[in-house]
Amino acid sequence: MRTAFKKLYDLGLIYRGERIVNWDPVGQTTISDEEVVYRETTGTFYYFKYGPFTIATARPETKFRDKYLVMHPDDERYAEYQHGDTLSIEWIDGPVEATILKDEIVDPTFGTGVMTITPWHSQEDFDLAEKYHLEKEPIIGLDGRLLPVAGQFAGQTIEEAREKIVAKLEEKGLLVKREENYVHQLATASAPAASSSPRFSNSGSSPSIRNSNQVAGKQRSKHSCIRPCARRKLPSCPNASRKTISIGSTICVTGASHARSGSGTAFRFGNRGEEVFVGLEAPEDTGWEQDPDTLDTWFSSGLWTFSTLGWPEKTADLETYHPTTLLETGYDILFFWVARMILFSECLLGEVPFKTVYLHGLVRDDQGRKLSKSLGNAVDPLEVIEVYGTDALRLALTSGTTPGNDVRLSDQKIEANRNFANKLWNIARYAASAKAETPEAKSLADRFILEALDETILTVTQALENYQLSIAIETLRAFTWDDFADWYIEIHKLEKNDGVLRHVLDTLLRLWHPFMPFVTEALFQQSNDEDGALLMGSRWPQAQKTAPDSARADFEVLRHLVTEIRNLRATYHLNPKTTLSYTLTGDAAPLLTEQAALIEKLVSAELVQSASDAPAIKLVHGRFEAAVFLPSDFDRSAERARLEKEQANLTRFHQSLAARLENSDFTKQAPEAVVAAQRNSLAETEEKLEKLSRSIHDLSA
RNA sequence: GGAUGAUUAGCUCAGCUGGUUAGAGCGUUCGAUUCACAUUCGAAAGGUCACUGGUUCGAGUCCAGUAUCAUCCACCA
Repeated sequence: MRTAFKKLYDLGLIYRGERIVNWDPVGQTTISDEEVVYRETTGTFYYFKYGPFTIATARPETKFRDKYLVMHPDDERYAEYQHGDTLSIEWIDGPVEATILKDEIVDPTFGTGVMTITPWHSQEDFDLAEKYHLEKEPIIGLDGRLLPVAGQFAGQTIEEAREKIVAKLEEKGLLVKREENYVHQLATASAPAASSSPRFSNSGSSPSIRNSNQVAGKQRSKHSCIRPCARRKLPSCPNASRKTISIGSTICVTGASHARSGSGTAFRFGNRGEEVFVGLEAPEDTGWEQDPDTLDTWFSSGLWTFSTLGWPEKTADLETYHPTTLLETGYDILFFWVARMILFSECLLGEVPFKTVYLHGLVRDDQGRKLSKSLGNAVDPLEVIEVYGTDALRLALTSGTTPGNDVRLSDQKIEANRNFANKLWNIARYAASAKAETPEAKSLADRFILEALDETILTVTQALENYQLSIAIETLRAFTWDDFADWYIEIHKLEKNDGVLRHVLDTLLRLWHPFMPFVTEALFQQSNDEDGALLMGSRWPQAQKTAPDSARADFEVLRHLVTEIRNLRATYHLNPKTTLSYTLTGDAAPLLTEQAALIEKLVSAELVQSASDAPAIKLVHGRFEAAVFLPSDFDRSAERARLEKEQANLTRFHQSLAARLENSDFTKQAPEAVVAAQRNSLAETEEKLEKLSRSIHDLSA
């Protein structure tokens, strides 16, 4: 930090000068601009007679020495007064000599269009005073009390003095009116360290950083130092855009940081009378006094990317890890932290510290409130972990999120993710009894799960490369729970293929590892105990993709039949133990016949060759038609309603497809693949509709 | 005052360069039961994608405007 400070000082980027700073009279310290928050406050707005003018103010106690009147040059009401005119005015302690200034900074529509200025206690007034070389005089002391200039009010606090001063002006007939309920923004310190009393602007001598054109210019020349990894724009932030980062004019770098960055000895900035010394070590001769100011906490934070790697030493770590690829942080400190890291790194090392910034949202509570100490809604990660586990918390924070959007964290959400971690654990427990074999697809289910696994690998890999965590997790979750656990493992109980089972699980552990490092590592250790290798260091899976998909489509047919039969059972409250029978026709009949034994075990439904006399329900699919025989007392009208609902759905779909395909603009301009797919879809839909209407007809017969 | 984001199922949120009937989790309803897992299994219901225009053969997706909410920045005597 000392090195950085000295270098910036030598470059003329850090200097000491008089500026308006935020002064905390209780903490006896300046507050960095970044640590000031504005709270909406309701107060009184006073109008006073000031010579021929009326002026308005919320802070009458600062007005003792006001002797400059400012108005807009084009304000017709005051056209008779010229810039530089002087006039004698009766004021708080007798007559003052006032000077007229004309400046465009004044908003003619606010108040009376005339204001007096108090250079020492207002940024805008300070700027005006600098512009016209006016005298600047403090009215309020560093202890928050009025100075001797306030005459009879000297030594009083702002709160004590305000109404007394107003009363005195009223006695003198100078109070025009008061407006209650004047809403304005009061500057207060965000750090709770000192006190919650209001701060006020006070001019003082304080080291500041000048954000020179040199730094900003360099930044622009390199551009693209931040690549947002979402399609969104960067959140608002002054001077921050996709291409350039700079910090507004000048920032005050000292502040109330005793509690944060330790001590006043962080940098060497000494004074001996008018002399100034800046160095890495204290000067050897005597008479120097160390500057008591401390640096704002963001100063050291800005050095973080390289100071943590050993800079200013030329360490191996610095060589290897700087600049890095990705910085991940919350959008709320983009301006405070990220911008400073870039500027400091550019200036001191000549390089941008990272290529991409992943900006995550803020964690909020289940009511959408920001976590805060005063609300008491802060979440202690250790407590959550104690109850639900580390991976559950991690998944809850990463799933269903998108860069830059806030995350509501609720017990329900963490619990859902804990349940998933538990599911994965149980899957592995089931697989633990499987023998280690070379994975080789034997059945339809084997081919299906391997093809689906390949697809999952591709999707997850691509999603991660694009920072789409939500898509990666959702894809993995669906494959793991729906395809693997609920279908493949259930089938594995009937047709064992240990090699495939273990291969899929092993691949899944690798894919899940970034999101659930602890559970996956533990499971990996259990199944690979021989060489002690870590999952963390193992290879990311590659898709095999040897043959074009076919098993997935076939398996979907099987899955559809099974689901439909289960659906029938649920609809008609059929005893799950009763074995149903069904017949099959259609393209996929041979395929399904081959799988009949499996289907029978999955849904207790037996394939028969010829129709029985029992009432049948037709299950209609694009590739098959099944007749399922039910007990004679099933509810025909319910079935009819079910079929008619599906018919209505399909008809609507059919109409939209047909309309689209009849539109010659569509068939001419849309890509061929899209048109072909929709033609195909239309044909399938027509076939289904035909089967459906036959079923409905049969049911009525 | 300036800027940005959000608005999709009861709730919390995904939805990439526009392309078939809109997705998940939780919750709800109906059913199952101890099999790796009740921290479970099967099934179902539930949405005019805030509103109004525009671009396009085609819009949740792109553009403009409006409304509401949130956040950041700047702050007025």
